[in-house]
Amino acid sequence: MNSDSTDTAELSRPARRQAEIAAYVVEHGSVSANDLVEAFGVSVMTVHRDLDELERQGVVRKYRGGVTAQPTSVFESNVAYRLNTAQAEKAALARHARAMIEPGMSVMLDDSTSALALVELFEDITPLTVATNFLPAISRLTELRGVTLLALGGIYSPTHDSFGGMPCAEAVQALHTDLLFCSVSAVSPTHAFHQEQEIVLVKQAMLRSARTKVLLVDHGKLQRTALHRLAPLTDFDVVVVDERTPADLVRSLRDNGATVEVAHL
Amino acid sequence: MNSDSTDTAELSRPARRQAEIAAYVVEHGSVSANDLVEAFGVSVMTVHRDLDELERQGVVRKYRGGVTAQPTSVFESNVAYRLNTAQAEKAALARHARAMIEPGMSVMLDDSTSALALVELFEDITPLTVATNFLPAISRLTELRGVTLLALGGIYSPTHDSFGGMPCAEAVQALHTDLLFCSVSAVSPTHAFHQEQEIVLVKQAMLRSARTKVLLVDHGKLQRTALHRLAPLTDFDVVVVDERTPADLVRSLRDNGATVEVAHL
DNA sequence: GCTTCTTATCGTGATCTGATGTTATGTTAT
DNA sequence: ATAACATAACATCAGATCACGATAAGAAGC
Repeated sequence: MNSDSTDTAELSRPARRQAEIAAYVVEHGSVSANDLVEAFGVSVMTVHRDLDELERQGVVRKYRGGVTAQPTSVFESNVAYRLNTAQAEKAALARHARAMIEPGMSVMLDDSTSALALVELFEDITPLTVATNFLPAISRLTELRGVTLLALGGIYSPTHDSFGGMPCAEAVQALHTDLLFCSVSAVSPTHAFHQEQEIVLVKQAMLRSARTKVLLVDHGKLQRTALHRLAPLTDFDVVVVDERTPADLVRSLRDNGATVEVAHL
Repeated sequence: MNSDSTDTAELSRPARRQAEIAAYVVEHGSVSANDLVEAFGVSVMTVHRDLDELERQGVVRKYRGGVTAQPTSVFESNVAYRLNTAQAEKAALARHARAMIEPGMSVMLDDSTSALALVELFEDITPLTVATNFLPAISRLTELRGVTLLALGGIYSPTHDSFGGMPCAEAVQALHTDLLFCSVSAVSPTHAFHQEQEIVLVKQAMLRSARTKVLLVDHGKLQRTALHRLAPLTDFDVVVVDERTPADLVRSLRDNGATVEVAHL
């Protein structure tokens, strides 16, 4: 019996611990290596290795004697953190999304963990053309026969494990796909939001380069906002939410004109 | 003591066997699964798995009862095959190339195994900006701190394990790097050649997008030609050959105006 | 210079994945 | 229909890698 309540599964032990350390650092603002040794019961060496990795991802900054947290936006867009969150919901969203895809279509995916869940379902919808800037998705897709993979290049971001920046936006612009599945970090009743300017740029380009646009939203994202407004929800042809979304929130989205579908676990 | 004469090392067992099977098929034109079972002493299942993989890479075509070879050009550009070839030479070329790189530079790499060897030497030339369309190189570079990775996207080719096509050429066009390291499949005294149109396109774009162009050539490539002419050797600022290149060939290259440097094992 | 913190290197144990065969279940030809 | 072939679905084994800590060597600050 695994008694974990919400998250922590699926991730390797060190990755999980790193995510926890990251949370700890974000909460405390600034801590020493020894604090972490005590808090997590591992050796100094291991703490340092974890911190190195987190620094590589841009989540913390090291200095002699400890580390400080970077802006929480970075923490929240951290891949490891996101992979930890709402997996069941994402799987449900992916299953729902899968039904929209017909063999022969071209599909664009953004660098979201929801999109990654979707990739696992592609094996038997072939042939399929898939464009994405998300490295884990790319790696996985290279192994699938029947899938034409179009990698969207750009500047690599260790935080997101994806490619972005202007080169990526340009690559997106040169395409046009039948479908787009994407996700964001926050959704108000009227708009989709994201913390990072750079990411917003790419996602907006994607919105311009697809015929049917689908937004995948697990209920944790709702009623939050983030710095940058990405697009009104009415720009999406469909907004898919998971079953655990409160009914009044779904109502509220619909009242504002969005086409909402509920994915069942 | 490893008594292998020329190749077969560095590759995982199945990958090596697959390369050997590919060679066997190319030689015989068309063979049955059972033939291969006897020839290689593995089970039918394993043979089929190998053949599936080779088919995915485009090297053979399966039909009920056996497989046929695809054009040898595909075989020759197969990644596994190339990885099998002239490793020591490539390492030497890479070491020589490394000396041309200064911290802070931007470097472009094509999808060649020589370039891959070079990546391994990047760790301590940081900071560095590296652009490449070769997936193994990309994967490796994501792990390096101090390296800004610019992935060149495009259509994935299982045969080369890289991205290509027009999207890739466009991505290349939008850049300009200090250095370019690339390789080709054949080099005459005056020109560089490659079998595949698509690859040629990308490589030519790369040539236009770099200030200093370096061609890495192991001696196996010399005095061969391939279908498509890529560029005159004089387009390269430097042509690096390995130590085992016959002196008269080096002479011949120089007589034709190329700047040749010899990399020492 | 001394202390404290950090990194490098190596050994080891645990864990994972990969590779393979076997058996069983399709599929396709004749 | 039945034989030959192909695939799917486990089970197993080996090898490799990973994670981690201990120790030692190396910076950075006081």
